[in-house]
Amino acid sequence: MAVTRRSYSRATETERREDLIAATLDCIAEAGIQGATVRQIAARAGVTGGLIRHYFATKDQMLQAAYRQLMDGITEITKAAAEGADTKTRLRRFIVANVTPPVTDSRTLSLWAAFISHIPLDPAFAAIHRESYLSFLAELETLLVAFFAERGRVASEQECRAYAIAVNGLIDGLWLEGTLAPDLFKNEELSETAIASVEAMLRLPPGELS
Amino acid sequence: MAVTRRSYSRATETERREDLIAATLDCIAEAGIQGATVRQIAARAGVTGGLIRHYFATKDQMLQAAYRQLMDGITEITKAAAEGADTKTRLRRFIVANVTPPVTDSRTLSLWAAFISHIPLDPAFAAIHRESYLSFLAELETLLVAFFAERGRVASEQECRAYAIAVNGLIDGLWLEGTLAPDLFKNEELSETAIASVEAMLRLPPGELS
DNA sequence: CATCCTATTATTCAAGCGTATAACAAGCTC
DNA sequence: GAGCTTGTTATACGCTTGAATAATAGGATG
Repeated sequence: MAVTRRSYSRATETERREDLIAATLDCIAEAGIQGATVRQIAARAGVTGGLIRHYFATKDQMLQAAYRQLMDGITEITKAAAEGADTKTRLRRFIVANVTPPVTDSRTLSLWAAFISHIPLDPAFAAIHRESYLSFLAELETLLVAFFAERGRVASEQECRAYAIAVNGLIDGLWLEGTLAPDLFKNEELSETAIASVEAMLRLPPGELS
Repeated sequence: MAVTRRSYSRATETERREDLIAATLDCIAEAGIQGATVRQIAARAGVTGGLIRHYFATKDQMLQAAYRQLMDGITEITKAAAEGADTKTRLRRFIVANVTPPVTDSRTLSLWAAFISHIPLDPAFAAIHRESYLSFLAELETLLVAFFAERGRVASEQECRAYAIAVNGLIDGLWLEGTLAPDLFKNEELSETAIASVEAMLRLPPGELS
């Protein structure tokens, strides 16, 4: 007897890859890295398990692609927030964007942490981290340099780098705090703390960034 | 024929639990949460798989116990670093301890991140996080209050809390940066950045904490 | 030294894992 | 509209997983 098969429609390579990556992120966010099995991911993407190997040589490669896309998305959001306007506003918006939804989001955190925990175990993940970290740091440093320049404040390259590292640390740390325990912070508390702290770190007079 | 069994020696409940928890942490650190299987953990602890269920009702409960122990260990190290001495020294040592080995350690990071990624998925992990976070924050706030008091500087409770949150964020963020990419930072760079940043955040004159 | 309790081993179970491969059908090409 | 390419389904394989259960032996108790 003729076996009936599921009907399906073909997709372009890019579409399918994006669907699979999105499904991967969904699965990790909902059930952790353990719950992100080939079968679950395929089901979520509306395809059968075998298809995954047609697009990714191995499951690990798909995870890496998902990690890359996650970080690219975050970078894009925060970069977009800092566009246009004067340097002061751009710097402020960049900082605020990093401690405000959708960046402070338990889904994002869960994904981020799942990937971070693989960094010490797998050089491929370490490379992705490094790239996105350096890109983030460079963006921040550019903002700081422009800000100082506009004010006519002299700051050596080392100073700017040190500031960027410190401010980046603060942003990451507050992002963590706010995302892990959102109920502990009032509405604007995290943003205000972030702005006030950066003002102080840069030795600016209070209120200079608002 | 008589089946020969492996010889073994009984251990006290506390010993065995500690061994199992230590083995759990080892496995997670070396192979990720995915590699921390009941069998691997048992092998690492030198027992057979079945024994785990004698001490922990479920694998998840063992993971939670391991998470608790990890955080307790970190808290203990940083608290110990801040003992004795005057308030300024204690504050400085506390900060430095958090961005210096053994706290900045890829093993610790891998473990921490693996557990963090479970927080949004499992309330039990969220509770453990909350407890250790609040304990850390309280310790830091105590140090700050004592420091301000000694200087005769007035600071409201809200101010102190805000400072503690910000400084905690900075510490966590720098810890992350330094641990994820240790090769990017010179020997004392992270400690110095941390101290200088906290000085600035608290609006102290440069060098006040060194 | 016999007894008893229980920590520990050994074995089994059903389920799920990542991967490999063969059969099928969608939809472009000519 | 016939033919061909290949994206997709379907199925199978060997292995591992967390958990449950039964059998054994360590070692304290009397």
